[in-house]
Amino acid sequence: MAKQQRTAVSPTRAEDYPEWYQQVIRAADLAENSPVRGCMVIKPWGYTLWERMQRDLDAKFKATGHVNAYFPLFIPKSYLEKEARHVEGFAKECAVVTHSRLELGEDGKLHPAAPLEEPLIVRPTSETIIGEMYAKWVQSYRDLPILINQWANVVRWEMRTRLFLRTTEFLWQEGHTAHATEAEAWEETRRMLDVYADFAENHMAMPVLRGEKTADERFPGAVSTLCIEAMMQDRKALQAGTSHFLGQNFAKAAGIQFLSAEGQQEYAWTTSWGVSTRLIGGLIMTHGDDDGLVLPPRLAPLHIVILPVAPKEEHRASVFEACDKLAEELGGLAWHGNALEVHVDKRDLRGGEKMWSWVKKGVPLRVEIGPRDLENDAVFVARRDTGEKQSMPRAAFVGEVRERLEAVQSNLLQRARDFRAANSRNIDSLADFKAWFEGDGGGFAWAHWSEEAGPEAEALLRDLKVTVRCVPYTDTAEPGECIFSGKPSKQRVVFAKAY
RNA sequence: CGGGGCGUGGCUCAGCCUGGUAGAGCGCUACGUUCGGGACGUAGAAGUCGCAGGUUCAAAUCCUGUCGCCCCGACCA
Repeated sequence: MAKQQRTAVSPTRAEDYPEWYQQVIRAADLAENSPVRGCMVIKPWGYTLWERMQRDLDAKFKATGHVNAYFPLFIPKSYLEKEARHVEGFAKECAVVTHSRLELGEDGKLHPAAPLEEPLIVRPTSETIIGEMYAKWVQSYRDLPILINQWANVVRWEMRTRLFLRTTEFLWQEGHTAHATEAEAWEETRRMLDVYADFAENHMAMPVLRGEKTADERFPGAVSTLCIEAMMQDRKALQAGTSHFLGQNFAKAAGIQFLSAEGQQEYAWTTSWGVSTRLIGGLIMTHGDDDGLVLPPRLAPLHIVILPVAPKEEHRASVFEACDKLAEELGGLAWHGNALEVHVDKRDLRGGEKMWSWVKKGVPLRVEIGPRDLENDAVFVARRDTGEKQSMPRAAFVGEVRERLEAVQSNLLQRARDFRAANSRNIDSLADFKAWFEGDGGGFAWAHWSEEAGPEAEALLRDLKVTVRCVPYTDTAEPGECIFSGKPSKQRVVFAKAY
């Protein structure tokens, strides 16, 4: 077949972005839909990616003083009822366990039996049950702070689901902390937002805006929700992580009280923060291209794949040996505190098929070694992010492989930053705002806005499917007037269509 | 929950209008030729046509019911 411009993934991003997204997941073998509606099976390549994320995030949580624990999957219904806004926010999407047994009926089918006295909710999040436990654990200001994280699955019965971005069951971590003072809890809320932003940018190579959610977008029951927002390649925003300042709302609901140094009974101040497998969706849509997944080296399950090229049977032994030797040598190198992950693909497949399978999976560096390379003591190296290929002396490659991975990592971040910059702008009039977002248009619009923008503004935003993504942290805040209502605004907020 | 659509080998689908005993491509298995780039040939395995009723000599096809899934809307990490 003639060499042609053919993409590994079809349709391309430009042709049909949502379909492209699904096809990348399939091509890279990350996950697939399960027999259970809205739930996904995360396949080994996708799960290893999640494990890499867990590894790096967990280290950051530990470094900021947190420890891991585990709380139950089931939450008594009465717990959830204790915080009014929390109930309101989650009630519509809860899976409820009402029975504890199945009995074989005359019809040969199983029927639920033994109804529970109190129904159990499959956790959509764990504030309430963790709060109950904290109430028992805290008596004195000396018991604070409590800084606990848990890695868990949660269930939210969503109406429409998309692999990784929104599934009925998903994996995440949820940090839950309790503090003696408001200031300390606020500090924690901000610290963890920074941890997320650092992870997103430096590990995922996904640039994010840090900011605060408006009242509409706030976590149910929180006083304030901070978030990181990323821009996908279709210019839509993805909320990639949230950190909530819960004030004393949950402490009051659960009765987390302590005796202060001054001898006063006081309610604790709590926070919670989480990121989920949604990050994998963000990763796909930030870096993926028309040939599939593109992985930032710091999170790649494999850094380097080595493909033996043995056109004739008599080459096999020597080529394989050279590949194994290179893999062993590279595997002995450490990068960012972890050994390089290297794999020699000895599968009995045709060269092209084998190569493309790794391209689609997004492995950062591909090395090919054949008889000619052995003669010249050379290796043929290809970069996934740029498609750049070159033959180079083996020793030179080993010597600079880490710099090369670093280059891929920073190129991905820079590319994503440039994309976001090219699709962000200040908007100062309603007409410009409409023009910017109409049809498939959009990106990040930085505009002045007032909390009391009015019903007309709300209607327009609904029509355009645009929301305020966040009130961003910025060092160039300048006051202005709301483009909808003319009311005074302290700073620009970021509008976008969102996932 | 409203409005559309679809259930046929592992996957994507044709066949249905105009009933006559099941097809294609991809994938899979074997052998051969290939192989520094997503190959080709030959042979082969694989489907109670979502499920239940009905009409008929005969149903993937027509009728009724039912279950499930997908897309679009209201809700969301």
